[in-house]
Amino acid sequence: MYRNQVNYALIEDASKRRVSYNKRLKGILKKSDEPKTLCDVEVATVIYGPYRNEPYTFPNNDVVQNTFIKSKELPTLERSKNKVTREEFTMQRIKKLEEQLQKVRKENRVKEMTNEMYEVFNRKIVLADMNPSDFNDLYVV
Amino acid sequence: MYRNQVNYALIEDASKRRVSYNKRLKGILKKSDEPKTLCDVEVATVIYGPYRNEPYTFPNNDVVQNTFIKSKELPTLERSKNKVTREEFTMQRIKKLEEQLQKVRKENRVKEMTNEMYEVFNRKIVLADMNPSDFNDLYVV
DNA sequence: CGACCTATGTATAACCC
DNA sequence: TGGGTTATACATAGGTC
Repeated sequence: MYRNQVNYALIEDASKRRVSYNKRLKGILKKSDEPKTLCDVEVATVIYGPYRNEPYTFPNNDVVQNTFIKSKELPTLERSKNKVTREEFTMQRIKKLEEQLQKVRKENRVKEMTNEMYEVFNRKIVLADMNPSDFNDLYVV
Repeated sequence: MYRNQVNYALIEDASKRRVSYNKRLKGILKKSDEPKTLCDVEVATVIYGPYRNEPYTFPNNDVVQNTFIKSKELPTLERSKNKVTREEFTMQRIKKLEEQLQKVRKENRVKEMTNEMYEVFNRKIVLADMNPSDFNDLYVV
């Protein structure tokens, strides 16, 4: 998503997709490992995709198993709460994206105005510096 | 871990530790969400630490849970089409926003470069138009 | 693949409000 | 607490070997 602009969409090239997956997974596992040391918070991860037969877990199965089973046993109300949380997360992401978009668009307008000012400014300089004889060199294009 | 070198160790200040946790969790969830779109790989996360009563999961993904636990009695089979449709809709919205953001940022950079070019250009004009006698008016500031 | 490189976008610690 | 800003380190796409 960096060197060149990359769509936030499925990477079409299967080879590149896999490379990206490998790199990103490494990054995610590293990031997910850090809170344990820094913040006294454990983060376990389950990965499930076409590159493995089964979902697999980090840092170990037990923790994740327990948690998932626990989650399974939660009464319906609790589960729907979880879903709400997930949706809230998504909605916040959307909100944030829209804010960023607005902000960048604003900056964009400012820069556009600056450019236009420069253009007008330069045109004026040119006109001010010219005298009628300069037009002798002009041809109709 | 950035502004200053930070120890890769428990953050002593409880307040800072929590702030760090909040920020990092947000980052981890975002990173973990991306492979789904980019690489067709699902990443689920389990977090458990002192800031919540129980471990909780993101994105609480039914498919992953189902496959992982391999239990037939998961009540999540009643996933309504409605919900899937809505999630897809939401994801498309996010995708679109991401694309727009990238596009506008790109335009932004172009305009910035244009501005800089103008600045350099104007400076050169000024210098080219000057002759040594002009420096007589300069004072040391 | 994986290891390494570079350029660039991203995450985040410290800060402020 | 939670939000925004800034400076800096990190993550990663693309490339090469």
